[in-house]
Amino acid sequence: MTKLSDRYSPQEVEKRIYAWWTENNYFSGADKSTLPPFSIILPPPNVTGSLHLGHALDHTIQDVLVRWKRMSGFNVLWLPGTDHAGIATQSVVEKDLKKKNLFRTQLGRDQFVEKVWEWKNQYGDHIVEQMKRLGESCDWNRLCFTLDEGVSKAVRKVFVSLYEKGQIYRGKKLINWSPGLESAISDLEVEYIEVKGQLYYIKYPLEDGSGELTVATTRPETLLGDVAVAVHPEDERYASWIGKNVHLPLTQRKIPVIGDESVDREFGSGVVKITPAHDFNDYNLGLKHQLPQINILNKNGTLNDSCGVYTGLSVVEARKRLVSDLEQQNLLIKTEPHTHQVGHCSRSGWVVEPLLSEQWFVRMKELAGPAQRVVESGTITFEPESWTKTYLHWMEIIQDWCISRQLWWGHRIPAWTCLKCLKLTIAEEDPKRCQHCAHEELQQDEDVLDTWFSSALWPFSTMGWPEETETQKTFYPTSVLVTGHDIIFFWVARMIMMGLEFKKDVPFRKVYIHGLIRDANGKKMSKSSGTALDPVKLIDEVGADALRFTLISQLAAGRDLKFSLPRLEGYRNFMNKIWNAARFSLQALNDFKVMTPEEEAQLNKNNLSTHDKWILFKLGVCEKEVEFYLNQFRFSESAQSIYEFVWHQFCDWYLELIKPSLQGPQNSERVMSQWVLAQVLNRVVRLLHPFAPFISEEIYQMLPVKSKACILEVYPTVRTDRSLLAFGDEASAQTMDIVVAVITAIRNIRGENRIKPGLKITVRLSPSDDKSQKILGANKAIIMRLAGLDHCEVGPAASLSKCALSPIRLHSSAVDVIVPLEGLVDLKIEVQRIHKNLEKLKRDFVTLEQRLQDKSFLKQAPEEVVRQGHEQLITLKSQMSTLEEAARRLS
RNA sequence: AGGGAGUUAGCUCAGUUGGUAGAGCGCCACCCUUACAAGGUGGAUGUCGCAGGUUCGAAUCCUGUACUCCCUACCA
Repeated sequence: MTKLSDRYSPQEVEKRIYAWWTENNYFSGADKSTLPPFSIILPPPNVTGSLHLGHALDHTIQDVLVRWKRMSGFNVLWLPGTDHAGIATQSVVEKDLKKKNLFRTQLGRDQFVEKVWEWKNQYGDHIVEQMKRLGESCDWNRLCFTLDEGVSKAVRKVFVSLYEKGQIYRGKKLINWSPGLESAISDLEVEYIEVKGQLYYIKYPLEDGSGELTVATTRPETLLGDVAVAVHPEDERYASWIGKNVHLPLTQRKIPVIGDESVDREFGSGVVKITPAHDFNDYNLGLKHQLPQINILNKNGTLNDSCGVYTGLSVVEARKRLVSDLEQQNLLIKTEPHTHQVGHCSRSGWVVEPLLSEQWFVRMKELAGPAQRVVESGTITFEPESWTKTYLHWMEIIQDWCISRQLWWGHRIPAWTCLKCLKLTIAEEDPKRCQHCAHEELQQDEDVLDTWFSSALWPFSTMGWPEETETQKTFYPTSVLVTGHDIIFFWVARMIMMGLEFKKDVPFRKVYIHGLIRDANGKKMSKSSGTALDPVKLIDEVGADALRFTLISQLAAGRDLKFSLPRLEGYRNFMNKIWNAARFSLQALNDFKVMTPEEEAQLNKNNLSTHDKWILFKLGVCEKEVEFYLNQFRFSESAQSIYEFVWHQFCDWYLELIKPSLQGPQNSERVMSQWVLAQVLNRVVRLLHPFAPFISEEIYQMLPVKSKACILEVYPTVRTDRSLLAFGDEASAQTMDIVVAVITAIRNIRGENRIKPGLKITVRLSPSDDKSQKILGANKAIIMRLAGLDHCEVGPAASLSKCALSPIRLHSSAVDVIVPLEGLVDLKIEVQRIHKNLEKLKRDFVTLEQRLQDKSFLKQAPEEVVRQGHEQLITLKSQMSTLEEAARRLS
């Protein structure tokens, strides 16, 4: 065997192992299989983006699930893909062109889109490569891209179908407009930011000269689009003016005063100007009162040519000019500081302008109904469950979805206008002639679809829909969707709607929502603030397994998590610990003779040592916990359970316990120890595999007994390991608990009394019953070795003077650990130590005694609790009196 | 404004049917004990945000309250 380094170096291992997995096609899901299916679709990341910690978390969760299910006998498909991310990608390419002083308008649509494809082809593999570094076991042969031919077909089919049903329509409505992108954006893409602004009080003189109304507004520049002034109909101050007209300042227009109950009498002056083309409330009010709509803005956010002298100014400049003009004409009464929420474009950062424009919309109400019901009925469940409420609330208040974007990169809307009859032709295939008049000059709609439109179809469009495919038969609906809570509405809800509409079935049965990653200060990690950690860099430093383990172990159900670098280091250390434990074990198994199944069947439990039976018992406990937690998506707890078992049972105790027999002569004890060690190490790497796939596979490959690959192995459970775990038993576990307690007690006395580790000492163990006597007798050698003793007597205590003492009471055994200190140390320290322990016991004793004297407790509490209390009290009393006695002898 | 979440050891956080408070990191002491100093052994550390209530018993259930955070919808 080659000598293994005492430090685990993940870089080399990960690269080699990953290549080996993919060469052997271990990640591929079978379209036809007798095994039960388990499928996940990967939320497609931005194709030209790079992996951030949020992805790393999201993907690790999925990989844990997928590897676990694959090992548990499922036919697993984890379907990967990337998203064209319309706005984001187009912006990146535009920025790049800008460096060369080029603008997309100069290139024209076709050339620009070609440039974006070039960009995609150049950088599109980047994120996929990064995902591989994390160890993701996606079926890469099925990698999809949202602009692939198949997916695009699905997009068109869905669009046409929804259009024909009247679910998609084109209309002129007020929408959120990003002047930065010069495109419409959906409600969800608007980010409200608190802004300190001004509230301007402006005079609107009455037409008949009988007075004036004072209008309060935060946006004086939209005055040019005012079509009315509204007051509350019951507002005594103004009610009589309803129906009259006012002069719109700085213009020649006269506009009516209307009454509407939505006006808040308390706010500002109680008079509000109505600008239907640039405010959502006013828009609705305008429709209600049948007011005209006056658009005053260009697409780039400047004032349009209806604005006279203000034409061409930006909103901000126009505001300044307008305010100063009002001031000059004595129409500005006052300004007040005013803080309010202003919508910003989440992509470009520009202030969003509500703008009247011709767009495509999806009617959501009808689609939302079924999507609501499948969640209410529990066909789809959220984990954690609390997101159900959020989801349902959103479905209640859902608005029509604006799906057209004035971009070039994306799925172009399959709508053609006939240049002759001006009617629309909507078709899956590019039409040759107008559906209505058969004219051949058609012009395709310039807009593309919102990226989320194609994402909404992802669960079935990636499986070959609209063709009927085996993939869909086997893997749709998918088993679980894993994603962050930030895209429940963008994505999860819309997939549910589309799945129900087009597949007549939910796209997934379970939605696992995890938290978002935050930096050390709890802030959202972002590139701009420089707080973003690059997961690939972390992988370079500590390995993918350590990163995965860190993410998983910090993951609490549905809560955001702060990423902690010290913790990452801790799990790096854990990987190293595993590495070294394996190194040691493999060396010890150097001459291990692999048993035939027949030989294994002959094995007798009686030939196993107590600690062998103990570790197998603990292994069983661990396997049980891991399965229990994984079934409930409690990832951190399953990872912690493995961590605890591997480090604190297997490494700390078991490996120490078996050293003598491993280093001893080749006898039956040694053979048995080797066998148990080989079995346990084998289970350890298999248990670890979903969480730490690389190191587990690497070690697995060196095991004396193995099949092809760890990734293909059976995940250990109490069922699959029934015959192995039958060798463990609880009695041995309890025995070992006592032995461990005795060793710890001696170490404690040594440590507290500063007895040099190298110094071998004598200990007397005084058991109070036959059972304890036997246990101590049988494990004397172990105790001596692990506690550093040169003499150990088991028997009744002779003299307690000048001795340290610790009474152990465990599993109905009682042992007094007595360490003669004569000549070794200052006895005062031991007296202090005993008093410290005594005080703690006394506190516990008093609390417990009080409780047990309480009549209502005795009456009401379950018998079991009362019984345990009494037992505990006796134990405490016995320990206390022993310690008191010891203290008396010492002082 | 409405909804949700959080408040536990110096730090980051566990604690799922209410029964004597846990982990990791950090800290202190001792140790290069031939798997591992990215290690070992031992130790210290908490009126579980505050105030009530239910209960024999509350970190855990209920009510109120303070602070923090998130989401949703608004104020012209």
